Amino acid sequence: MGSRQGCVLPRSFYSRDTVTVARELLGKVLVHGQTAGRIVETEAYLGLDDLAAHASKGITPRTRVLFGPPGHAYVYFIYGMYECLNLVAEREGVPGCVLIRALEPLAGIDEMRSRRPTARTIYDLASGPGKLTLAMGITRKLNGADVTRGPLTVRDDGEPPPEIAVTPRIGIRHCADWPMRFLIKGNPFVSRAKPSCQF
DNA sequence: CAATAGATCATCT
DNA sequence: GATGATCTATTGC
Repeated sequence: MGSRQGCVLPRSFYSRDTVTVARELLGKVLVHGQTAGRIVETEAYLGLDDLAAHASKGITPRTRVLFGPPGHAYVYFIYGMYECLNLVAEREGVPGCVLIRALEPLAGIDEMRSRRPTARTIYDLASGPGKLTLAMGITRKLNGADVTRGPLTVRDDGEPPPEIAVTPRIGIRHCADWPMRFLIKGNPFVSRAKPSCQF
């Protein structure tokens, strides 16, 4: 409380259904070290019925954290090159997570730029799930970390709830038509999913 | 502007 | 042994 970046979200925020958490994370601030960014795009991943979700495979060494208590980070390695950040939702024992897909850089922007030398503008710094983990220095070492305390947190800085646009999720094969991608309407920092189908 | 190839490895079959 | 919740550079129109 009273911190420059606002109040850290409590565990009760995450202990709700995944879609609600995904929608309400829009506008909140992700903080890691000196870097911070406003969450402008998320996707919801559910449980056994959602074949696009890693949790649909059941409990494995990799998906264990998805079935654990809410308010923890799920960071996984993909395509031999990138890491993606998710926040675990739902009560303990029920799988569900929210993929953080894009951020509006707020603090530590020079540091982000040095970690993402190929980004040409500030709009490219964290406009994708692989880009934002690189920009903020988030790695698999944070898998399972408690985001209600510790080096990686999510905060509410008092920004009013944004208008939300909904689209299908990006880059998946299964359940590719489920409307579970959420973005802040008109925000220029979201990822470029389909060149022509952008707000 | 659109389509595609290449990078590169943890995870699961 | 194949696949994948990606990104970049390059090619082709």
